[in-house]
Amino acid sequence: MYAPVRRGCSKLKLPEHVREYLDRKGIWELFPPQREAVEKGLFDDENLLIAAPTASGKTLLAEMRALHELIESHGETRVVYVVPFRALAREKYEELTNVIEFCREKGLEPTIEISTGDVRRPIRELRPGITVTTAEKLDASLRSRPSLVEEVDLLVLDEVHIVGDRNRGATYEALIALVRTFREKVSLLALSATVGNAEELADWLDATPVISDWRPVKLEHRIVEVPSASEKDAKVRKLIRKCLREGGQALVFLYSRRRAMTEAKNLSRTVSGLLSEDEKKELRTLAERVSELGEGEETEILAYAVMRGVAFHHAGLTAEQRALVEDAFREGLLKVVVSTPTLAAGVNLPARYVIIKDFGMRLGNEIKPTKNEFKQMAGRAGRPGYDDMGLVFVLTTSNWKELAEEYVHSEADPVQSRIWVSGPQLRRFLLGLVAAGFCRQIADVMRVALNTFMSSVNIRPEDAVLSSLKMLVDWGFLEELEGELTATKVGHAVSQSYLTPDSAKFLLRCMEEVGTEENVVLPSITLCPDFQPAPISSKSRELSTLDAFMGGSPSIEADEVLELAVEEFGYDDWELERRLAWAEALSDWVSGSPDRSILRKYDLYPGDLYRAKDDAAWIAWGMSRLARAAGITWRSPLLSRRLEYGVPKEALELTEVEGVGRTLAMRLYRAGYHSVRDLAEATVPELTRVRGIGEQLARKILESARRLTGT
DNA sequence: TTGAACGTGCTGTAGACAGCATGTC
DNA sequence: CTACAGCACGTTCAA
Repeated sequence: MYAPVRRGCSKLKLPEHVREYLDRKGIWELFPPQREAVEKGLFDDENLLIAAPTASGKTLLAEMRALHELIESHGETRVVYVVPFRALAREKYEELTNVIEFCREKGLEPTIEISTGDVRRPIRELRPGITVTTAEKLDASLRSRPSLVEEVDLLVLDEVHIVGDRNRGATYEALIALVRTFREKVSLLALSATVGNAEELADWLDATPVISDWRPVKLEHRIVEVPSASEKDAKVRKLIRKCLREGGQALVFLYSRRRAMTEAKNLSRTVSGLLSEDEKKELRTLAERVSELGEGEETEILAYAVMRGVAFHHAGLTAEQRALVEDAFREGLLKVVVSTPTLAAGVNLPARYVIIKDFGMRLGNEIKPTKNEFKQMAGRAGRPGYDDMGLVFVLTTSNWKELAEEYVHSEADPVQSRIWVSGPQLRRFLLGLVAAGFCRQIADVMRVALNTFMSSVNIRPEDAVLSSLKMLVDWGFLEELEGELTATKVGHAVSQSYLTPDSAKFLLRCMEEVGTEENVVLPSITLCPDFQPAPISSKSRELSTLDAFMGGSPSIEADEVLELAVEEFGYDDWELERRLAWAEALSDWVSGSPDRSILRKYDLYPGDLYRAKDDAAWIAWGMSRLARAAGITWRSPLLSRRLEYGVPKEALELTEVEGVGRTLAMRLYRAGYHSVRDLAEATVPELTRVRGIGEQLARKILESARRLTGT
């Protein structure tokens, strides 16, 4: 074990209020990386980059820095805390609330806000205090309110290594470049996992690097070689038994949702025998709650496993189910969670044992896990304060053993800039710069480009900028006159919708050449690249969706959309089929089919359905806005809201009533209540005749309906 | 006749950010 | 466009 730093706080020069804050939290000593950060100027307005493992106390550094700046500025500083995931935003919001409360006790009046995509309004202003947000939300907000950038005093960049993420990195990097170009006075606190090129990152950010691989709990890796993959099961069972006898919990990582589920089911037999009666009792109530949160076979299996102290975790679960599993594991109630990489990054969830079962899988062109994913999974081992050691078991067959050794012993991979190769995201960024008024000349755009992280670039940024701008001009989103750039009316709409120009161009073509009726719009949405289709199957029907569409039975229009999509994006048959199946599923969704039947018909996980309809609602809204800007008549009124609520036009109004979701709205409509007024005029006994409405709910509905109608 | 044990060939393979309460022929 | 695990199905052989 590492020796704790004795009375670290008193030896270091800490500002008085910071010391008081730490005392209040019961923190008497700082971890080594934290000490180093203080020594390197955490409280001297320095830009800092801290690259250190999870749980090494990076959030506390952000808390201290924010607190210090807030106190020094008499509560006037505006801190923006950027995170890569919504769940993380909530977590950080909770933690940072302590800072704000502390300031308020000192008579200052800073506030704390959280703003992510699930919060409806854009960020309109940065009030003194802390705003927790995602990179995308801040980026999107800057489009409607560019002056926001001048309001940022301290920018905290949590998990900056996400800059190297293939899908999301470009936005993060672009945002950083944007803020630093137009707000020179901003101070930076960047927090990163351990990466191969922390100095280089720090250099980019003009920050002093604090690099450490110190962990509060020591890690030990064990590579377990098995003769064949089929023997992994027995090995996992053995490890789990050992872990539980030692009083620990285990995380098992693998690379398939279905196998996460079956593995959890299989392990539950092993685990249930090792539970106490009290635990079993608590788990039974937990399992009941699981069943309430979802439907279908998966939910049943989850409930079965949970009852025995095991759960699985992947993106097909609803957000509530996931949160439930995470909380129960954190409380120690669940002993084992079998997970896909959902759990590798993001929310804080350590375990004594981490078992990496799928080592050396192939997904696309990549070997999984990648080195950085591996480090993240492994890094979950060891609960600070509970375990004195975190154990990582890598199960591998002999052909992957060498690679496993390499992963364990080598450093993390370097973060590579993705911005110049991420076509659609780069175009969205550049369009935003011009449309929001940040840049008028090509030279201005280049100035921002120079502030990006150029490491490991093998194409010239200038070329990428020029060719992207040219595309935006060709597509009619920008106009260029002697180096002077302006956004067209449609260009502004694209920028504010936050769609990628690539998707917007396609959607405009669909609307112009085919139409804007619902049967055109839904496939247009699911065929555009901004819609990322989760796995879906259309096996249950006689004809495959593609044949159905190609055969022209549903509509000629959809067929035309399909051809446009192939022309624009070159989808293969398989991709087309998947996307068209989604169009059909969403069509069922907006006509009010029960969740259960949609999930069964398309063999979907609930989480995937809800994510898809949210994505579609976003795109539909953007599309209607594009239509308006382009002077196209929009013939699918309210589609976006219908996608959000999953109801037909007639029942939409009913969902405004508190306590009425899509299911009840449909039932009420069928029972003859067609408007909020109808509900307001009903009586409790009448309402309770509708299935699913008890006396209590009936009263709530009546009250809400009367409030809405003002009666 | 049943069913365990093994062999063969086909199929599937993770994740999750963004718009805003509006129009219009 | 890669290669692995899982699974369904088929075959063999023992009881």
